[in-house]
Amino acid sequence: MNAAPEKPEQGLPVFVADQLKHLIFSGELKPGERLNEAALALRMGTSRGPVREAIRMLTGLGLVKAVLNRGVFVRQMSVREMLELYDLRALVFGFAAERATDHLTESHKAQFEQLLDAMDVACETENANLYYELNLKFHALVLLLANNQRAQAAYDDYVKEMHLFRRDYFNAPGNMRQSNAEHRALYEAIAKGAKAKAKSTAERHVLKGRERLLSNMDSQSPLTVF
Amino acid sequence: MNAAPEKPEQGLPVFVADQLKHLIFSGELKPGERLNEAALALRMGTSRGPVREAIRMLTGLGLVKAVLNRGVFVRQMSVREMLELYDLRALVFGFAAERATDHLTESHKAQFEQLLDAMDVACETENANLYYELNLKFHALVLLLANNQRAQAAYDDYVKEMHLFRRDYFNAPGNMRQSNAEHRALYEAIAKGAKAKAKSTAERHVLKGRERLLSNMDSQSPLTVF
DNA sequence: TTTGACGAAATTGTTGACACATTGGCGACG
DNA sequence: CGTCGCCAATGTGTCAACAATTTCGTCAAA
Repeated sequence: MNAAPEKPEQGLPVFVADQLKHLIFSGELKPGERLNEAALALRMGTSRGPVREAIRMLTGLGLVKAVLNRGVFVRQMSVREMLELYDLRALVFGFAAERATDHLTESHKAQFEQLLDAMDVACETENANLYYELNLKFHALVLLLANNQRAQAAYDDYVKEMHLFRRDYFNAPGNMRQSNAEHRALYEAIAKGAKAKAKSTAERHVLKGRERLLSNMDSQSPLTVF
Repeated sequence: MNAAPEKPEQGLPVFVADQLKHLIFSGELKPGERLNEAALALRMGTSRGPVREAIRMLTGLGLVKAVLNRGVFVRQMSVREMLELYDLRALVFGFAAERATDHLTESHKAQFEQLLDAMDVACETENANLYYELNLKFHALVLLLANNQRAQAAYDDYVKEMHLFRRDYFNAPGNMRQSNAEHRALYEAIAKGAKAKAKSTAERHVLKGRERLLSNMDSQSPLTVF
């Protein structure tokens, strides 16, 4: 009855935690939903012990929230939290872009240009999913070049956490071209070694996403509790 | 045999986790040391279940590191990690100082001036411990005024994580006066609403601490594995 | 019809026991 | 005398059962 063949190579709690993360980020477990320990244990093919430990890991990561004697719930991100997260993401991305100028090699240049061209293709074919994937890789490459593993991990966490926000607001399909234009400007700044320009371009690129989110929300639903 | 009277008001795992954090930050559990589940359970007056869950929370927070079938160990922070942490802390503190200019009230001004004066006194009496406490409060106040709870939490985590670094290098008693001069400059920039100046002053203030750490290390011990 | 209390069902919190892996010492063998 | 392998001891990994709490349906009374 196992959800996966066999993979206790890192311990059951870690395995279960990975599965839970996947369930959360894929949207199968929706924000606000309660996690039933017994049901999860059955599904994962373990007892409740490892499930509880996995859940505790996720609480430490801020993905779920535990209420005494009432269970744990997938974290619901408020608009305010989302906006705060955008600010931090912009900050770290700007920092990374500035640092990236110091560690750019020819191999990395090739990777950048390959990604940018591929994103152009995704724009022309209106392939939003592909663009999203490439966009992630582009940002990840900048963070890699920043040569600061802690910043890299933090940025990664930010991106993952954003998935906890209500999906309704992430439908801005027409902005891919503008987004990739910003990518190119950022890459050129990095390639030229223009630290200040790279930093401000990267910051603004993320904050543009923030603005888009806000305007989407205004036009879609007027409720939204802060 | 309980370590504390009674406090299951938030659940045993949370209680145990708090105790463990205290043990780690107080230095009773040293970096690299192994955590014995049975011994801890006995000490906390519980069984191993809650202890294991508490430990998993700490792994999620990055305070301990688990190795399969071999136990969990208090995280040992490398020099590289410490330097990376300083960079991020400087970044977030600069961000917070810039934002703080927008939310400064008369009440906060009074708090700032009170803290600065108290730190001056601590300088004159060479009371390093007092200065350290006040310094923490000063920084916390800046983060509070930034009006970004996420940044506040992140900064708090950074400060706590730094305690995991070997204590030997944190003995720079003679720098209190210079440090507080920087505090005053930062406060004045915030009070004047000089965003850019507040930001750069705050960033540099943290990076000064980074430099001090490096020079302390050079003069003390030449080993230090990167 | 609504409200309130009672109680059963479901779920979380905790525990002790057992299975399994690692570590370190002891002795046999080369 | 040194080395390899066995075996007990220690400690982690997992589980099933029990205790405590919450939730929800039922029923009676206003």
